[in-house]
Amino acid sequence: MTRAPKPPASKAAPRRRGASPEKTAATRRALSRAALDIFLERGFSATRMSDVATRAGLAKGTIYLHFTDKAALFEDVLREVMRDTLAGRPMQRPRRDETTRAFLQRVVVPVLRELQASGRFGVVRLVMAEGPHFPELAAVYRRVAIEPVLRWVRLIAARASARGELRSDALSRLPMLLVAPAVMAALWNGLYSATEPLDVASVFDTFLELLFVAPPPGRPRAARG
Amino acid sequence: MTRAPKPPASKAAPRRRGASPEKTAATRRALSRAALDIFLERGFSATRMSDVATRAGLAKGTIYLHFTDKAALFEDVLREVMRDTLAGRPMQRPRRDETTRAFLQRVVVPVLRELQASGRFGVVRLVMAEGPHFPELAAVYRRVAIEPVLRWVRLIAARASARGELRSDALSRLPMLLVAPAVMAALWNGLYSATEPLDVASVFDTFLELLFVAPPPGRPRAARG
Amino acid sequence: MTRAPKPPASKAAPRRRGASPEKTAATRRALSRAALDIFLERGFSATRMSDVATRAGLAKGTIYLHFTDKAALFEDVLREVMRDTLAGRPMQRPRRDETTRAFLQRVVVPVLRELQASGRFGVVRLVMAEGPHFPELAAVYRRVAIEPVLRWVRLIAARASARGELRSDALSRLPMLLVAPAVMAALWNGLYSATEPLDVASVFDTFLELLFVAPPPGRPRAARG
Amino acid sequence: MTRAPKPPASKAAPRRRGASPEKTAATRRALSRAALDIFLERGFSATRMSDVATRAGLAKGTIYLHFTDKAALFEDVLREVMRDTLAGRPMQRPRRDETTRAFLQRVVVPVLRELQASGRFGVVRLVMAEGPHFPELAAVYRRVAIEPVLRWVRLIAARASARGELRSDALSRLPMLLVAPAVMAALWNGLYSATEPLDVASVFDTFLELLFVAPPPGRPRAARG
DNA sequence: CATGAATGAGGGTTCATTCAT
DNA sequence: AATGAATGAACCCTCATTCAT
Repeated sequence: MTRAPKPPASKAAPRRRGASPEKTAATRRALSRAALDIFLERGFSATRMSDVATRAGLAKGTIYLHFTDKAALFEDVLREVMRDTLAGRPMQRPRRDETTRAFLQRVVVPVLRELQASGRFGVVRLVMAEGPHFPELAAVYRRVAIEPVLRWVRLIAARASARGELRSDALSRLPMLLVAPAVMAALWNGLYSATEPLDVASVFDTFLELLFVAPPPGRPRAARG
Repeated sequence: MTRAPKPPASKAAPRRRGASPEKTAATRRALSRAALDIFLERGFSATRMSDVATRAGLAKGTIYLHFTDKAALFEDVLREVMRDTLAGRPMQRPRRDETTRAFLQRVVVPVLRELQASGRFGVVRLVMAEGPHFPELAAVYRRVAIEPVLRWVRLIAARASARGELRSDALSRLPMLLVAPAVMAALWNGLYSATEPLDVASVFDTFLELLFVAPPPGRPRAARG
Repeated sequence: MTRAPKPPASKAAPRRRGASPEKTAATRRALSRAALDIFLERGFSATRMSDVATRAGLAKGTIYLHFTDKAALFEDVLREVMRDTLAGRPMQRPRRDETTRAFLQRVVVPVLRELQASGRFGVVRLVMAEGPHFPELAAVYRRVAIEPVLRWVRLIAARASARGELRSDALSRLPMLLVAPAVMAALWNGLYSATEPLDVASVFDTFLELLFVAPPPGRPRAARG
Repeated sequence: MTRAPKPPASKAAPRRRGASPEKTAATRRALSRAALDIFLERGFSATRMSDVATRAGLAKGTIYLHFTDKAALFEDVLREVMRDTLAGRPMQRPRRDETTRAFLQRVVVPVLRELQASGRFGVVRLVMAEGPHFPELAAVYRRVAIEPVLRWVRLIAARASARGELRSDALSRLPMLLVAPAVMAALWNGLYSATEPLDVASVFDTFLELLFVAPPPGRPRAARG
């Protein structure tokens, strides 16, 4: 036994020598951010690893200490951005006295606004564009992003149908119909934001106008007048 | 109609000698078809010029006799497939006694079915995915495919509103709302057709169910006044 | 049918357009030669593809039109040099009245001299050095180069034993013993030719001196009884 | 004997503080062993410094505290393994009454067996393979390993000639002839040990059978009957 | 001394494009 | 027009080496 018995350090951790884990994590995060930006700007294949590194203020080789290859970087980055985007976003329920339309306006519209402001909608485009070449990524996207939303829509749709706010139960059967306008607006912006940007939240709101029956009169809360 | 070979112009005697104009056009068409197939399968950058040539039964160099470079091939091919897809598709109007919903089912559903069966929806995905890198192509797409459709939808929407078939004039203001479900279904199929394909036409039809007010009972026509 | 019926060309071959097969073969040969030289000089991993191309007077990418990758180039080149080295080298038999030692001097020594003069012994070193990383190559080497030689040695050894020219049948059991001195001299030259080159043929000849019993004097054949 | 740590010399107080000289030496030895193993397995350029460190249970950077670079590590390691292999191996002389062949069997065969069992023959292959790129190493090898052996062989050969045990003085002139079969067998095993391993000692022994004349009758010791 | 994250030159390979035939 | 060998810029990835901790 060659190691002299060290007195127990103040911290519980074994106190490794060399760089700290925090620094490592920070580096990874910097790469992740840089990569996301450039992937969003140019797509997968037009993104050069060296540009990612440069934008992160690091050297090319450093990327490979944190991600096995370009595809892994891509998947990792998107997985994480999905997680971050969804994290801490409770799937809220309507209040008892609230119309479903009012509820959606209250809850969904701000989220859409925020997603658009932060550029996060680009992720949708990216997954759409590159998904076919990254089946695992597409599957993850579906599992962590799509399915939860669809489940939630189903609940809301069921309530709306029960309350007579929808004309049919179609939305319960195909919950993605509720999402379609927002998705489409996001994709539109991918192509035409320069000349004719769409406000995703407004598009969604307008869609609600088309969808929902005015609440039946005589109900105390949804009163029109 | 494929591009007619340019007139000889100033160059010395380029006609006569060698292949006939028909053969040239045939070669060009073969390349176009091959290219479209592979672009749809793999996207722009994963498509190799040599594969296009091989699938067309020609040599790599031949492509460059008909298209200046890969980007031009891509744009040309998509421009032509758009034209072909739209060509001879009259923008029909509803019959006087027909509900708008019935009209859309009669006219749009078969088109969607055909587009899906022929794989033409892939073009939508392709434009979505590569459009940002090909602004001209995106512009062409908008001009030849999107805008005409939106204009048409606006007309139909106006009629439907006037007939009280829609609850709001939202569709007149944002005609893309009508298209959103079909587009979304097409994109969904780009990612998940292997495990859970969607029938685009059905999605559209279901959407109509949600959208349209049943025509006022007991009145033969929808006309209110 | 679009092709006009060509009159049968003078040559039997279909007369492809583009570069001739002879030119292609010549290119391949140039690459092969350049590659062999550099592999011999520096070994496998220190050889850069760009250097091979440059030495052949070609561009880097050209190599990949003829060989799938660096390992394939290596194996291909060595396979071919083996074939060329062995091609048209008849496995001769001793004349009836010739001592085995005289036979070997007559037949083997010139071959060794030629192999040394042409630098072909480098191949032995190369196979020795890189063989462990190229099992297939090692196997080919054994099959095309080693085994035939050993079979031949066995024949010669049997004759020599029968004639009483060898003191034992050891050489029949381990024919590689006859080859060992030449191989060793070749390898020596790989390391020390600069300061103390060995003449492979002389080493072999000296070895024969040690090995062979002088034929019994006065007897025309070696047969003792 | 590993290299003793250099005396502090001019640098400021490098001793005291941190590990003891013994520990340093132990670290160096661990690296040396790990490096030898991997160099033998994969050759010089396929050996990664990180693998050496890992196998030694140390970090990559640590290697550079003990060896200036990869080439130095390689040379150092081989120099030491040569020294260790040869250390304490007395160059024995035959007993007065012993035939040279018997002597060689008694003395050399066990050494060969041991070298083979320990895998030390790999060093021969390694020097053969990489020697051309490491001239100094090749020179060291020649000085510490080859020349002493050759000098010793010369002595033995002279005695054998004098005693009439050899047919010629060829072995005195080219002492490497005695070593050739063993070397060749070792190299053979580098390529074909998986499918047809050779027992180096047996090959050597068989070679002796071919080489040595039965001692002339009438001599007291080597007597046959 | 030891660590391991960071560096960045280097090299293998791909593939759009050219051009002699 | 058609061919396909040749080109060479581009780019991903490796790994010996450095250095702050």
